[in-house]
Amino acid sequence: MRDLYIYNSLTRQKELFKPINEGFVGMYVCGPTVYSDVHLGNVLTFTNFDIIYRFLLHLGYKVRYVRNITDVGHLLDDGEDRMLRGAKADNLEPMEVAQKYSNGFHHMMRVFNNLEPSIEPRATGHILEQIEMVQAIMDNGYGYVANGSVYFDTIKFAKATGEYGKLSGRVIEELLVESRDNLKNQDDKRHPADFAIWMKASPEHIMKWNSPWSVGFPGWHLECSAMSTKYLGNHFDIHGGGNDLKFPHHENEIAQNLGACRCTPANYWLHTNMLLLNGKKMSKSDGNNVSPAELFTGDSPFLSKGYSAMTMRFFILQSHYGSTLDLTDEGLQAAEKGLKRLMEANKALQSLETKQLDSAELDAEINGLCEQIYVDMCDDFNSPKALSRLFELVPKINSLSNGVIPMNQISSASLEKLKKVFRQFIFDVFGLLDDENSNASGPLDGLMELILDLRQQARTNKDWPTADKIRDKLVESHIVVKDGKDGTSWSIG
RNA sequence: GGUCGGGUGGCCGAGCGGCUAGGCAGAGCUCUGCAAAAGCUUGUACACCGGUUCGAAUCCGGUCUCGACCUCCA
Repeated sequence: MRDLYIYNSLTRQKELFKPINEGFVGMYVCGPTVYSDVHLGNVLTFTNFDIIYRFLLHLGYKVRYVRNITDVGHLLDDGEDRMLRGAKADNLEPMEVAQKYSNGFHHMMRVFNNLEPSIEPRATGHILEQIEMVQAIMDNGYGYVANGSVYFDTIKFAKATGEYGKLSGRVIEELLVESRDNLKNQDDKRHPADFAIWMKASPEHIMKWNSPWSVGFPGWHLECSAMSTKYLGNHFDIHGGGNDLKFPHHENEIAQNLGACRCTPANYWLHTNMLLLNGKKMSKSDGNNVSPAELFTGDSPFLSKGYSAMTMRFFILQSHYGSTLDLTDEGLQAAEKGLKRLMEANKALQSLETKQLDSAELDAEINGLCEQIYVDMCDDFNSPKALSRLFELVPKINSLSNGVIPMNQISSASLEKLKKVFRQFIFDVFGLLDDENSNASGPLDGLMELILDLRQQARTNKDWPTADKIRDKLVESHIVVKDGKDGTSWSIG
């Protein structure tokens, strides 16, 4: 298998990826909290991990990809559970809220052509495991009970292990200093850096379970520790998530795992960066936001028109997962055209044939670029660079296709390899779909065939006024007519 | 305030010591009844000031500036 290098957030450097078990990868990615519709930021994160997952599969790894669904315990500022807030807003049971938005999330993942994870556990389905983990943390002396809730003793843990803050770069002394001002706001906690691993529920709280400490519910960070351990073991290969989860969520997750079993959960931590809009983080809470629905329809002050999910996916591919991505209308337009160009080139490529059996002039360059695509992807999943290689090949393909370069300048072996690399990277690794194919227009097709046939007759008779009238009227109806070498095609837009 | 990451051509976005990606837009050309579409070719760049080096967008120091996180967020 090829050498794969991954930027590890934990060590802040690129490292050679060495799986714990040869040929196998265990990967855990923090999934969404299903209390409202997914937004494009979520899409960015999960699409980035989808590409990572797909490439690992492509390299030949057997991957167990676990991505959770948070349906309890993720609290708002005022202490209200996100799920309950959602339930009140929609007048639904909490589990109806979870189901509704899980469905929406799954639908959107499919629209963006993200593969399903191997296991998608829910927090509410793993209450027992979470209670057991709280107990293990207590047994190791890193938890304390206060008023029915259980808190993780961050300070004690930090002092005993020296492990707290490594991922996020927090300094424990600063946490201590901070405490003096903030302590009065923290009811039961001994220290503001402590965090709840089990919360006692108030009487009106609906989502609650029995536990040794109280009728309550698990803390938000706990579910990921418990579920990753359950499905991947207490030590696995990759843990991923959005950058904004690095602290406190992932830091606390590590603390919990260490606190429960003295085991660092993952060898490699991957963090995707944020989606920006107007240079600022896209965020539902402050309105700096474009929803997937708005993206598709174009019904947003930030967009001039609608864009397909594949355009967005291509847009995502053009930047590295570790960099912020600034969503702009102009950027999306560029992506839309770029995607089309790539797809057209691939279509042309797949229909090329050559009888050249010996090696030929173009072979070295083409094989070199094909190889580079792998090198780029193995360098911390550098999809923009890999994509650029594909685009470097496009002029060659088009020139072969339209006869500017004769077909005997490429050997059949190289041509087959090129075809395969294009197919595999565009569809299998990058997960792009051809929008054109899914755009079948039903009854319009027959109608357009008739109209274009009439126009062709006029053109054959050199009746330009009639031919142009048809074309102009169609443009008014947002149908563009394109006269090509092999007949006339049309498209909506 | 603390921690971290950025500032690259008109826009987006890679590269991170020499070989100066790529997409879009622009320009030229080809095709075409005209147009559109498509294709081919192609220019402009590394926030600022010092330093290290034979050589820096890339390393070091400083300045300005933007953003993320610091218990709501993917």
